[in-house]
Amino acid sequence: MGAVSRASVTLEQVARAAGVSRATASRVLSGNPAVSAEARLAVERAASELGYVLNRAARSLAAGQSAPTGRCQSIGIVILEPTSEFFGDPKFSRLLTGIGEELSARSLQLVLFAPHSPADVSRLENYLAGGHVDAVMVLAHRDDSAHSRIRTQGIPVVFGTQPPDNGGSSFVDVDNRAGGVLATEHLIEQGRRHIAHIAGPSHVRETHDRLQGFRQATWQAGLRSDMVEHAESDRDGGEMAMARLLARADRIDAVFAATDAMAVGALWALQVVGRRVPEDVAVIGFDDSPLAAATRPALSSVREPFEEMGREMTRAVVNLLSDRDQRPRQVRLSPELAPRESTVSATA
Amino acid sequence: MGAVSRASVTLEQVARAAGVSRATASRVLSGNPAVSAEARLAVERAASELGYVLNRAARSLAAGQSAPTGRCQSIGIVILEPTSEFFGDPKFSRLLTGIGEELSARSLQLVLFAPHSPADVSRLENYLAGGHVDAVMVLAHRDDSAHSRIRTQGIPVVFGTQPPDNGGSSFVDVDNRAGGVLATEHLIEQGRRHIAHIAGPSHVRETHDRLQGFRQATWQAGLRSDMVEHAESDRDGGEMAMARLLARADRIDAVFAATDAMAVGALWALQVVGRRVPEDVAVIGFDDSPLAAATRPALSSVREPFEEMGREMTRAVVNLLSDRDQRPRQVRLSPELAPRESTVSATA
DNA sequence: CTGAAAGCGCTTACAG
DNA sequence: CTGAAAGCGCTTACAG
Repeated sequence: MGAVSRASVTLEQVARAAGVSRATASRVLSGNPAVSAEARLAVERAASELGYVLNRAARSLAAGQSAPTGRCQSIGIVILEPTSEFFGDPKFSRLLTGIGEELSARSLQLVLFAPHSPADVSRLENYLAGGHVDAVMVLAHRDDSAHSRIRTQGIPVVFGTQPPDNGGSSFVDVDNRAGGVLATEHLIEQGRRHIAHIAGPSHVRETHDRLQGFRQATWQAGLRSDMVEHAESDRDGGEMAMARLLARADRIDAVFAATDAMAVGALWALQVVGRRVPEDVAVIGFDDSPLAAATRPALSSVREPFEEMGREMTRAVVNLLSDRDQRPRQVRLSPELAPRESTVSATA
Repeated sequence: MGAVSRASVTLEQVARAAGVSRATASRVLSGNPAVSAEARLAVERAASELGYVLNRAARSLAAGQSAPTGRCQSIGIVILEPTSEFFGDPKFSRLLTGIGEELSARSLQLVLFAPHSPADVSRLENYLAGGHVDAVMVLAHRDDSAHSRIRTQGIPVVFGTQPPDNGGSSFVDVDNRAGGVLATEHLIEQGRRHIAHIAGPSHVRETHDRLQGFRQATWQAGLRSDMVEHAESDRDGGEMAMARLLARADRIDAVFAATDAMAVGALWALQVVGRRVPEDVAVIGFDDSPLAAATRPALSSVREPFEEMGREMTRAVVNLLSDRDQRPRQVRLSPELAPRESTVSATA
């Protein structure tokens, strides 16, 4: 009804209008049961008529829950990757699902930030300094300097990927090396002995770690671990790398590609030369993207536990919030195998 | 270095340690230049040694910028649609691009909220009441009650779709009726006279408005305006509707489908019966989705100005923020034609 | 350039 | 169940 007057109405005025003391009015507004029904009614009516609205700053000051690290019961998540890419990525929604669950269970508010420019970032830093969130989780590509590009003004932070400066920061990350081992051992278990790897660009940490996993697993099994071709992490890259591998060694009976997209490219290259998958060559990818289930034959892959990662990040943040003087928590989550037709022959 | 002590250090203590008054210490911390270099140094040193951290609540109380409607220079955007769908939707990133631009230009902080459950929504309402943002923009499907599900506690709101209760609220929306006219007139200009429409479910406002546009344009051109089939807004729906239309009237030389997905379905149905597009039948969709450019022939479509919509929403919000007692701003943006091969014969 | 002091709007023992 | 009063941590005229 009508324009709310801009000048703020104080508790004092409400109390006066209701014919009670400020203390009683305060009790009504904060839900203290020790108030007569009569007084309660008078205060509520006066408050609504005057358009009273609580001054949070004053309340938190008075209630002594005021420190900047104090409770506004909300956690920020800062997305330092190019927004458009990230929002479209299933990784993001899975991560957010996990975070959302865990936050909901704790009645914490989720606040999302997606700064684009350096100016956005510094504006965000100011906002964070304003104490509008209790802590933040930072999601960034691990291979850029984004981590160091944001200063969180002393509020607790948990990273979604291991920051370059291992140092004292908390992070939750996927163990890509373990994933590489998993994929390779799966191929070995299927009886494959001539296993090749299509690796991503070597400066990308994820794919580099997957390569390490491949090397470790082949080495331990006493197999050749040098059947490796690097390529761009897309289909074309995968296709070309597969062709190079076939030229190098004709006996290849399995391929582990560092991403599903590359694996799809490998599938193409194999089809071109008439190799059957999985009968002649088993193929496994990584990421368990929607792509994987859509190919023919369906592509085996390695699935990162993003929901769990989201949950784990949330737990880490909550922990940081409760006991302050605690060691940073550094977690590396193991991926899981998602076996499909491309590695498991029906004739086995 | 070392653990920051939890108990908050106050300005009083810093002042004492620095050998100055609280007033002087305050001046140093708030960047007031009227302080001697000496005093400044002493205060800064004391503050950092003691691990002093400003109590924002106290500052804002004292500074009198405390009302919940006060300035924190940030705007919230509330996403009331199922998150997973929405984040993947190009509409979202386009909207966000527009909003981001306009907000950056005004040095405003963007804060994103994506409540899932009713509990999330009421938690968000509390957060909003906490004055952490100055205003919000609400993005929701227009055909559910979402709009009324959120109470914004008196802070200014702009909707991204027209709320059911036209009332006094500000909104920016796409003019779907105008889009329907645009698509239909385009077909007419191409010389088509037997134009059919594949409409979406009639309870969905967008597609309903597009139907109105179709009716208006055909009527005005003196053409039949009753060649309409309703269907689900996906490919299958479009395919079946197209088949029904062909059964009803064989002379159809153009089809306007209410969504690109339906248009793709129509393309299939036409191919099955051997009608060439665009030679025999021209086809136009709506949404200008990535799909449109990917079909063969490439699909003509109608493009909603989502970037502009984002900018316009931002301007509306900023306006609401500056003069308060202003009439709600209600904007309907016109879509644009995105003509491609499916309506324009090379032989024209 | 500096300090004593009032005051921001609320909460909360404390005494009744 | 209620009120008078102290106090949360800071800012800001005001007087010097």
